[in-house]
Amino acid sequence: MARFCLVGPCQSDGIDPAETLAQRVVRLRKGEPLYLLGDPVATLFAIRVGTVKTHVATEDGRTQVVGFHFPGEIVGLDSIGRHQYASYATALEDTKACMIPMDALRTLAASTPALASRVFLALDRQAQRTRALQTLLALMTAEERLVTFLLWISEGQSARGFSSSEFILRMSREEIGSYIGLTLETVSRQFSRLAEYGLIRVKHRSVALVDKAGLRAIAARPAISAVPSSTSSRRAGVPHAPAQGAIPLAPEQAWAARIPPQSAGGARHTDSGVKTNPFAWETGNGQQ
Amino acid sequence: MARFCLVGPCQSDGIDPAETLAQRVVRLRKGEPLYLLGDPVATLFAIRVGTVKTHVATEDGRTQVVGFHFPGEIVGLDSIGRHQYASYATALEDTKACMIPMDALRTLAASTPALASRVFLALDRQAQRTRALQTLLALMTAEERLVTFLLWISEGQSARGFSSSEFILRMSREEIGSYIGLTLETVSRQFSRLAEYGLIRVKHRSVALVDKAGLRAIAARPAISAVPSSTSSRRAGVPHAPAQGAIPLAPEQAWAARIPPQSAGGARHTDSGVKTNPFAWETGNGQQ
DNA sequence: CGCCGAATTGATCTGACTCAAGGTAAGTGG
DNA sequence: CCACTTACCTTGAGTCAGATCAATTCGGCG
Repeated sequence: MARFCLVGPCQSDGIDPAETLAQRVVRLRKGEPLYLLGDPVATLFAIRVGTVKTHVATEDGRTQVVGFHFPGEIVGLDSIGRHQYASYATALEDTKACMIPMDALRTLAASTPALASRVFLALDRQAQRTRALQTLLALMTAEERLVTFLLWISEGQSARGFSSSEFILRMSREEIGSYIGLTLETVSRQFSRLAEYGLIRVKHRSVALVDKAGLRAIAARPAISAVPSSTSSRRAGVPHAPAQGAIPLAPEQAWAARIPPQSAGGARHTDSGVKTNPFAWETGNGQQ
Repeated sequence: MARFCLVGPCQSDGIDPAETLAQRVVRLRKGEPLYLLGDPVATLFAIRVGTVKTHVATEDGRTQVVGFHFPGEIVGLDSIGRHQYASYATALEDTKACMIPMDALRTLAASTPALASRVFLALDRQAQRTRALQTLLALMTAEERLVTFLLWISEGQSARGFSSSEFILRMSREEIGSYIGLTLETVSRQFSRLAEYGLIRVKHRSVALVDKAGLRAIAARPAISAVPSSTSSRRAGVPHAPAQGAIPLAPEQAWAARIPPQSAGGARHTDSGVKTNPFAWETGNGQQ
């Protein structure tokens, strides 16, 4: 029933890349690598069953998880346009994935704009997620990070047609911690704390989101929003009370009420007609 | 003399998109927006003079800098393939930028593979930087973050043909802090500390990197590397001694000596010939 | 010259890391 | 089928890097 293309639901736009693209299927058992950092990039992988993490290694032997990938998602996108994979991809459980030969994809994409735009969409999604992670890492507390992470998983689950409020984590505490910039102990403690507050139920890797509104209230606090706020207060004010009941989300005031800073772009005076090379810059004034 | 294309130096591949692409030039004064989050995406911007920051706003009124952009770089790439800009772009100083109409670019790129691949390259660079930032935020200390940041600036400077060891920062301590996940006070203190150790000289926004090798030794500690290390020690061991003298970099042992984990991909058994839709996933086993 | 935003520096506090000690679940071999 | 191993998770106690609060000081600019 549920069939998805690349990352989003399959709009029946008549494309069935299966015939040309799905040359092979890889089966991996837990812990086996899909590819290694530095391997020549030959294919993308579309996960059919299982879960995969992408990760990098640091000089001092630690490992940094840079992404988790679920069925229906494409692994290897971060290496598109390079010759060698920029990360490791490892199965977190028994996994089955389709290989999508890069050259074939490229060829087909060139002649099939719809496919090309799908790839673009997938890339954009990935970039979005990374950006979100950036702000998560830059300004969220441990509690906020874990809650945000759980909500991401939850979203993914429901996008895939599974329960968004009950699921089994496929990754260890350490891997979660690595992804969201915490130690495994802190992750574990936050799990316990959230359970204590009655926001979730946890038993090892199985998690139930009990009070999703309450969770969202926690995660939304430092989340990015569409509308700029003039109060340039810094990390101030946020009371550390653990958001007991379901504090309702600020309504998605997204676009309607945009307060343009700086007199609404009036400052943007544009000289038209000028023809200069946009790929060069002024060379003048030597130092600096 | 120095002419750069997109982000990299201009290999004379005969492409001069100037004629078709550089329709307009925008001039901004310090603090003026290039575009706002949510503005309809119509153009990319190629910076000719000046510096631009891209940033987002959080629910609680804080601001998070997601990127700094210098002459020769393209701003707006993170919004390619969307209809509305995903961030704000604001001039940090008086700035001149060329507008590159998206539709024209798309058209031209379709017929000029070399241009298309340049755009891809630029996208990849941006993604790389974001990934690096991700690990910076996830596992570096304040000192390591600031040093890494300074080295990034330094690299950029030399890529643009300027001194890599002396430059003027175009952004405030607060903006630096926002970018690398620290408060302005911590940034300021780290500046002072590095100066104290004789690694840099600082006077407000002008910085001189005195001992670049020493700085690299600090930054490289938790930096990602190509070769995986089996010691899965956690955040341990790193003595907090502030890397006094120029501890030499571990030689770029990049590719030569790769130690393949898991018996070098031998685990990857592949069924060929199978033709399944790579864009779908198995639906079976209902729950989970 | 005087104002104001930016930077520095100090004092204090605390959230998350570190070190350490069990507890639990699943897998393995006899 | 059960002891034994192993990997993972939880919880506690102590510490510290960086945040927070709070003055000054510095510089650019009108």
